[in-house]
Amino acid sequence: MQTQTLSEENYLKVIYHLDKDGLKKITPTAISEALNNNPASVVDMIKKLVDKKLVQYEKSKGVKLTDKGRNIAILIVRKHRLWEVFLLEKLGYEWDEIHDIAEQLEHIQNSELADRLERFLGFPQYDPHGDPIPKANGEQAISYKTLLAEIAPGKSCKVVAVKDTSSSFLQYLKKLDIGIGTKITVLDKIPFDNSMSIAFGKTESTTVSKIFAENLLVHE
Amino acid sequence: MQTQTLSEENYLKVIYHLDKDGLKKITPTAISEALNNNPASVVDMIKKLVDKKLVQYEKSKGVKLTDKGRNIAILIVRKHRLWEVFLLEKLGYEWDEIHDIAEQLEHIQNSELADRLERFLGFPQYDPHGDPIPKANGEQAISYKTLLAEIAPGKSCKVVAVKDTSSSFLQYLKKLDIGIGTKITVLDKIPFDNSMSIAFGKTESTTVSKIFAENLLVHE
DNA sequence: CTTAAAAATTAGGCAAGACTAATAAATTAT
DNA sequence: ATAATTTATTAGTCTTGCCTAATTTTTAAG
Ligand SMILES: [Mn+2]
Ligand SMILES: [Mn+2]
Ligand SMILES: [Mn+2]
Ligand SMILES: [Mn+2]
Repeated sequence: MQTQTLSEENYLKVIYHLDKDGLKKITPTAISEALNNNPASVVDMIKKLVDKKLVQYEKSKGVKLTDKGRNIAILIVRKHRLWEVFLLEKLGYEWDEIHDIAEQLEHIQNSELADRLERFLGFPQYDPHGDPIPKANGEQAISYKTLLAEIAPGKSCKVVAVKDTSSSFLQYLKKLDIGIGTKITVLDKIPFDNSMSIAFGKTESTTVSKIFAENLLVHE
Repeated sequence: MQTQTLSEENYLKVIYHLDKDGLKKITPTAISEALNNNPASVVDMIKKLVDKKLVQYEKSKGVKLTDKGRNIAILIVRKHRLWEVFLLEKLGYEWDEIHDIAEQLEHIQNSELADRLERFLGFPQYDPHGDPIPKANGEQAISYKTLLAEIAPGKSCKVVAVKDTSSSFLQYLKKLDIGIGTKITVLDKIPFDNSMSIAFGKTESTTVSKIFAENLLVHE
């Protein structure tokens, strides 16, 4: 079992994430957008990954991870999310500071590292953004997350994750004082622009945009 | 303050370590031996580091770190040793397993990381191999270490570090059940080959070679 | 001082990963 | 079905870091 380069690992992870539903095809362009690089570079790398039997590629059917490729991707995601828990809970970083560091830590290579880290952290199920942490055997905890946008007026819900993980969004949330676990009550939905008026914590009522509501994942 | 590549960081660290006493000159050959690469590669890199003002180089006077270069090197060493403490104390790795992982972790970039890690670990002074952990301001704890080889028969001492950190040596120590903190009494020194007979723990007497005694650092 | 040995440097290459510009293929719209 | 547009692919470069094989310089010996 040879080891992957940092770049190969990042490609595998991106392909894995793009494969969410397994429905829509994963094209070089989609990968290049996710990695913020050039489609030509992606085509080069796809060839390498095919040679290493980490992905399959049929033109006009897109890229598919092989079992081997998927297992590697899942391990990277597992490490990423475990390190995020570590950074937040043990080192006291904020919600919006941990992702970039985990992006580096996820590539640390050692066969026992993820398992030891997981035990040390007390087998967390979710990362600080509410995403499930894959188990050692690759199993995924199911996450029944809904968009805030889909909650009906009058109902309450609890924040479990963010969809957009950009630091501009995370910082906006921090400013509002909304985090994982915050209980939100939907007061009203404005049909004109699909903005929402909500209540949470000490805030009796504030209005958030459609875009906002479509990027906050909650659990009823 | 731009950031260094992984390779540049490794060069700076090696140069820093070769500079122990500040006496003997640091040549391309010495660096290439430490990094296990080719002198020609070292000459290339020295040019880059000179351009970035991280080292000075005068032929036949060798390489010297600039203040900027030294500060970077010290931070890498600081991170390396802090991560080693983490791996041993928090994740339960063994003495001889941590160095290679720390070799990767030392390159994780985040301005607050070393300080947060240090606080989390309770401001350790020494790493698991007995080497001092540089402080945030770059200060070094002094370590008064002596070679076991220099301890006179009849005297006792305490293991504080290893000089050779190869895993063959560390594993030999583990097999003998000698670790940081082990109290050793020197029973006899054999002039013929400078081997030593020593007592420690439940071992009443065993003989170790000159090479062994010159790689174990102790404190009287 | 002259020569032999060791060390440093240069020149020329290679592989990984990325880019740009040009071309070919596949989609979508008319 | 054909044209227009969007995607994918190729060809050719570039940078980083490394290598080997000369060549030059420095150091050590005789
Ligand atoms: Mn993340
Ligand atoms: Mn990454
Ligand atoms: Mn170490
Ligand atoms: Mn390193």
